[in-house]
Amino acid sequence: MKVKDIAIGAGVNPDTVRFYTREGLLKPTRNPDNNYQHYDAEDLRRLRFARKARQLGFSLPEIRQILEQAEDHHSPCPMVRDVFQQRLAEVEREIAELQQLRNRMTAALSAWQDMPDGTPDGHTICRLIEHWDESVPESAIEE
Amino acid sequence: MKVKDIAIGAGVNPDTVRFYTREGLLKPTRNPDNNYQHYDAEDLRRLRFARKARQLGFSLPEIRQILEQAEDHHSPCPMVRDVFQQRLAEVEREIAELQQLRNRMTAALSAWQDMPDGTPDGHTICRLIEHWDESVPESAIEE
DNA sequence: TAAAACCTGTGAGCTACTCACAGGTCAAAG
DNA sequence: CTTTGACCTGTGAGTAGCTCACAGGTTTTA
Repeated sequence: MKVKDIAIGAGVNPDTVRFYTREGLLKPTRNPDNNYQHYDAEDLRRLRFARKARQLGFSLPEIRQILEQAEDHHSPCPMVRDVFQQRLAEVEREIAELQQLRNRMTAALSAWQDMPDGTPDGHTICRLIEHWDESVPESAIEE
Repeated sequence: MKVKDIAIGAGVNPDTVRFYTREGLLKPTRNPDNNYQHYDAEDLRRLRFARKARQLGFSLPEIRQILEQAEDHHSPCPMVRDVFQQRLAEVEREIAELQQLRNRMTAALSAWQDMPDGTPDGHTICRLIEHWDESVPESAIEE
């Protein structure tokens, strides 16, 4: 398989394949005749694995580590479980933060309905934003 | 005020102050004696405003635009309302995505409790991730 | 007076790609 | 058999919003 073939096989940009190769996640062999990279079924598996792991929030260094451990015939799975659980906690933190932000935003938007636009006078820049947090009732801030 | 003073006043890194200055969000004057930047109360207001706007998801170019319009004595607020509403929609999309991811992750974690670790054998790398989406029941995927 | 703490601008590093460029290779159409 | 178009190669830059490192100048403190 050449770059485009494996890229299509995993549904990614050929440049991503080249990038992953540079980063050491894929290890194609080389055709000495034309200097082209040659990827096999194992590379495709690794690439598909990498994309799934990326969806889960694993970083490229983490993925490379897992791939290397798998190569050394160690079992990477306990490590996966660990990173996975950490990542889950992070995702939940992100959700909570975004929900808080959304609440503040919707509250601010409704508060702004009653505020005039107000031309800046050299002292205030835009009342809508300068007072956005003060205009949000406490009750809306805590989820 | 020198860099460190305004940075402390807004609770940011001095390098961020320098960066915002380079980006044209702050316009300090210069002390010709020692070539130091001098920030005044207006700069501090602009910086605090910029940080609040950043929390709301405004980009630096957007913030600069608002600041410039305020300087020209135009009212930036209708523009703020627009960008704000777009940003709110984005935040809600992000929340939905993350919630979906969280559901898939928790479902996968509980499914993995019953799966052995499995040493890689040259065909599979880590069953936990390779089959993570297949192991998640449909019902868990749709919010 | 000497050391510590500040200031300056510039340039690189972070993430995970994506794209542009210049030049080499190959398959099929004319 | 040649040309055209689609592919391949590596390198370098761009993305956002900082953060940090560096080398050299200035001010404050002990």
